[in-house]
Amino acid sequence: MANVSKFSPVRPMTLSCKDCSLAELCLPRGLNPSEFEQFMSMVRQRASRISGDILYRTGDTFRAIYAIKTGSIKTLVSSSDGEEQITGFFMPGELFGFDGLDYGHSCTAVALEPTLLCELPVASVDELAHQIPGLRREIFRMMSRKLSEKQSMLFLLGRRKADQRLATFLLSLSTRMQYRGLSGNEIRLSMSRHDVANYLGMASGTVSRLLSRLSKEKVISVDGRTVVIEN
Amino acid sequence: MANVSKFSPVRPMTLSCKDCSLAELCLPRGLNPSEFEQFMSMVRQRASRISGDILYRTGDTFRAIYAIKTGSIKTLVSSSDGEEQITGFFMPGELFGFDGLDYGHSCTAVALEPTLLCELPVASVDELAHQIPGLRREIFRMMSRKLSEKQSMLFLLGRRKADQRLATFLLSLSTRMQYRGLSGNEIRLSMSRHDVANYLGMASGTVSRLLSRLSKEKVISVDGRTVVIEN
DNA sequence: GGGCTATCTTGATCTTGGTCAGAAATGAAA
DNA sequence: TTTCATTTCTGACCAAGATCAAGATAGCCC
Repeated sequence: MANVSKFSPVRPMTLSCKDCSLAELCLPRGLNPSEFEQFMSMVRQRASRISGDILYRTGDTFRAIYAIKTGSIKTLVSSSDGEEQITGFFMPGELFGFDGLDYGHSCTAVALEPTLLCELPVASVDELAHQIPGLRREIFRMMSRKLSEKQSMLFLLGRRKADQRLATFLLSLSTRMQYRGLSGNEIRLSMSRHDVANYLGMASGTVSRLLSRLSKEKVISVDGRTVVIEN
Repeated sequence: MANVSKFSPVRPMTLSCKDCSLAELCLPRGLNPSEFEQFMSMVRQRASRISGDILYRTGDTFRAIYAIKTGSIKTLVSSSDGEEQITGFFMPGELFGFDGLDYGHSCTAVALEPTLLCELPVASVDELAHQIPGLRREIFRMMSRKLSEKQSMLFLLGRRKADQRLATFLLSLSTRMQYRGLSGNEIRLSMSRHDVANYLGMASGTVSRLLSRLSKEKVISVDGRTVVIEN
């Protein structure tokens, strides 16, 4: 199975929210300069070396909220009988870990490739939420958005057929790429067909078949893990 | 279709968190007496008259967080093509509405029966979250828990067969009844078979069939909307 | 480059559960 | 009580997609 946390702390020196191209998508957006400074001083970095690294597991105590700088992450919940359900994929500029604030994490976070993360430690979350009203509201908003996203996902799994699920998934990835300034036409999947299928509640064979079909219909073109949206 | 909000404000006089048997499950748990007093002064009540009343709709601006005092509520997301997915059922002592803190509500809340609600208005959420650190943490925890619950639901829809979904659903209702001090063996469903099916991502015929089957197998006994868990 | 492993594709078959329709039961209204 | 409408149950049929297995492909290490 996967490796026990190979994530290693990185010297804070390497970090500056100021220079981060993703800062506008991240928690500190909307803070005034002094608040931004205060926020920045609390953030630390971690890096995974390889794909498969585990950042935290179900049941681990909550240590931090994470933002992805480079790379990508999946989160999954598992049952006692060994079944797993992927509950999210996270790309650069996206935040995760909010499920841990109650009684520890309710899912496991795994790197899909070498990944660089920023983390806001738990003590700072509470302290900054108190000291910086704008940040507190931003955290509330972010958690609220996560809830809304999960609800959309419930809709997708509950009411949509396999082909609609896959199409929605690809469009979602495209939208998220555009959101951080990329074209969104060419998607590099960092996860396996198996992971895509699991996330969408189907079998990996079905994903392959559907990709082939969409490819034949000239809606997309597929080359390995690169998908180009043609239509 | 459903009625435009028939929810009507109720005189604050009728309300006292102090006397509420559900206070220990609710947001103010863990507050000291003066904080509790402050919290209580912010809470208002609303009442629905009949089943089908709409409390808020997708897109409505966020006005409050709600707690159920008596009755029950369902929340649902809908798509442009008219499909609906129920994303939650809420029973007395349970909180909902957290999806609205970002850019308005992302789902619609509908009463399943005449229902009495307590509401914490949006301004108070922000003010109290600032003034009462214990309440701020409780809100964070509550939203985190909601996220975890949605993840469990994704697991259920993505990885489980229809019979396991229904069994899990019934057990969940039972657990939640026990949580507020009831026996949990006899469940009164406040929602239709159609709603149960929709929530669990299946057809209502399947719910009927499965209930009949479980009934034949003496696992449960069913009488209309009353389900008794035998085993 | 060559070999090894993991991932991906595709086909054949089978199962789950959806769809549709009609009957039964329930509950509300007159 | 009678009527009417809604909900629920059940059966027959069918389709989407799971499962299983065999090849094909690609990535990785030496």
